[in-house]
Amino acid sequence: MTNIRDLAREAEVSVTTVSRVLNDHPYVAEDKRRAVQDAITKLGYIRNQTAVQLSTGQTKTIGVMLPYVDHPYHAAILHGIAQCAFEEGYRFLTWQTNYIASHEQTVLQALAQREVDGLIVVSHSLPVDEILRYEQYGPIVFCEHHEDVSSVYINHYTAFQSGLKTLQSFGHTQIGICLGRPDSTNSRARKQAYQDTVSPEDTSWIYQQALTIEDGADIARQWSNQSCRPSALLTASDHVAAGIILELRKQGYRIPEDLAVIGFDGSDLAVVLNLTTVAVPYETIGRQAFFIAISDNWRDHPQIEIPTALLSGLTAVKVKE
Amino acid sequence: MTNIRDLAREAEVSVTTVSRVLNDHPYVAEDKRRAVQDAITKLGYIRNQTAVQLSTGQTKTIGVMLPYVDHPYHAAILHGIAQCAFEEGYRFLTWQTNYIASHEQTVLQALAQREVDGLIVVSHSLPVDEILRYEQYGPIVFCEHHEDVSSVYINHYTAFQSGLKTLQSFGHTQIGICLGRPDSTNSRARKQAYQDTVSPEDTSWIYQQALTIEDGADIARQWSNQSCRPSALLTASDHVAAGIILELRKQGYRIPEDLAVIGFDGSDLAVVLNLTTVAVPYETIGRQAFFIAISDNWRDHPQIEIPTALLSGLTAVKVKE
DNA sequence: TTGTAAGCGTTATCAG
DNA sequence: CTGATAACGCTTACAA
Repeated sequence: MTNIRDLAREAEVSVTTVSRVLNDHPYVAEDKRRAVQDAITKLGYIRNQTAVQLSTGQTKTIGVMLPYVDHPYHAAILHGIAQCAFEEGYRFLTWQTNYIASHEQTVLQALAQREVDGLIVVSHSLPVDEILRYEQYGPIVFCEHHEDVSSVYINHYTAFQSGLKTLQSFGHTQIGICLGRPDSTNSRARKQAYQDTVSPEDTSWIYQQALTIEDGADIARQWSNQSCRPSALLTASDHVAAGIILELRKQGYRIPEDLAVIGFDGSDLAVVLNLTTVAVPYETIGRQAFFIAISDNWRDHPQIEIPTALLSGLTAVKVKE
Repeated sequence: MTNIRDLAREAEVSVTTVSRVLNDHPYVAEDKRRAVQDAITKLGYIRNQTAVQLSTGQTKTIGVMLPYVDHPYHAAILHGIAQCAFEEGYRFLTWQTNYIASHEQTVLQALAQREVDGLIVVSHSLPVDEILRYEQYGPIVFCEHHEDVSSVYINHYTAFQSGLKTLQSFGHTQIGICLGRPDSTNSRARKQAYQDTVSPEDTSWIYQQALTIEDGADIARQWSNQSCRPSALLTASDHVAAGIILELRKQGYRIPEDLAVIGFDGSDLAVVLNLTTVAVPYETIGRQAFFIAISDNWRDHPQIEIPTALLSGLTAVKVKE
């Protein structure tokens, strides 16, 4: 492998000069510059990035911690990160954690080991303080809201509230919700919105552990077996909404007449099923998170709230008198 | 940042011994090993990966070139790669190219610059020989079939043929197809399967540039405006199938009575819409590609064909006599 | 404008 | 079993 010293010998200059040419530094005579460039093509030189990284102490790489790369909204965040990273000359390493704590530790370790300049935490199961202990090694940006932490997030409280109020404005009084992981920050905020906005007498209308299409189908069966059931449901995701709708239709129920359903995410599924849904600009979240991760004001713990929007579909309409 | 030399000083041994302890080498006396370990905890030492990489000449990282991280099937391949990479102690860098040639060049450059030990090309627009020129720098594994190239792929010819034969077995004689990027390897194989299997008189039943849900809707409109139209359609992806079905239902047509539709991919969309589809195990493709990329027999250009399976749904059924 | 030489933090060779 | 010491390939004071 030809290196910078071979180049120097070939071009009859010093390694410093070669390095200067390589990095477009000023103060290099035109003839020497050309000599170096000739040497580069003649010897087929290719710069070794690892050596650059060791020398500069920067990797120009940021790490991304997420549970599943193939979940639509995580992938959408990744998309935003990918766009900006490329534009800014950065690379990104992705770690899929499956929400396993030890896997998340590995990612934090990578930051400590200088494999990445910074970290974007899309979602996590480790306690926040434990993650923050690694902030001494570089910026850590969350895609969820936490106090005293760099984060780009949507307000799950107001987002859920907008869904609930929409259902109320349609005349619904018996409203239920689906929540994902029971003790996640997001679920807590959503539940709070539910309690504040709907103040339900019956807590059996909170369906937990709603993550997949299959979970949705389960919930639908649960619903149809209940003696006292809600007339409207704000779900945790479009996937869950899809599962509910499909199972209920299979059982002969009509949507939204028998049950009004609102999804969450604004995914492809919502388009296909004409779902009413709370649309989340995940790509924007990724973009903003990236820029915080590479900016030097990350120590101020900037917080950026990204607005959501209710997207009208056909699965939730006004109740007829 | 404390380094291996500080450790040596603290433990009163040589750097070599420290390195041996760090790498679990044999031939280290128990007392010295312990002394080093104590120094590590006392000084809060964390190994610098970049230095290891420079010294060993290995990055334990593989690169992934793909057009879009958030397209379901590419994400599924990524998922497979992510699983294996983690298990094997590897990391992976993802580059989203948007099929832009210059972006793809950047990725190849990264391989040449030793940023990654190997490359998995999920999909590309650059000519294969141009990509292969970089094989001198490390393994390049394709997720598409090409001659004399390491690859893990599905046989688009037989996969498409299975879809077409299914339609024929249902009594359809007027069959059309949708193709994605016109001059991709995959599209060519699919078109060939169409010509060999259906031998259509009318070539106006080949719908090009079918990639998204919206493209599907366009095709549906095109179809409904045709005087002579197919009774069945094998589409390029579940997304396209979804677009077609939704638009057609909106126009009052019935699926599969007015038009039988088969999707491709076996995605979530297929589940939601009860699509008949050609299911592709994308995750498996990712896993296998990864293992070729890190194995040392990649120079033999191993080729692995992954089988597909027809998944029955409700959008293509037997034509009534 | 140019060059010398000292890092960056490891690993690996080779002699003890 | 242990330790000097030379790589790995680049950047960057500092000096000229």
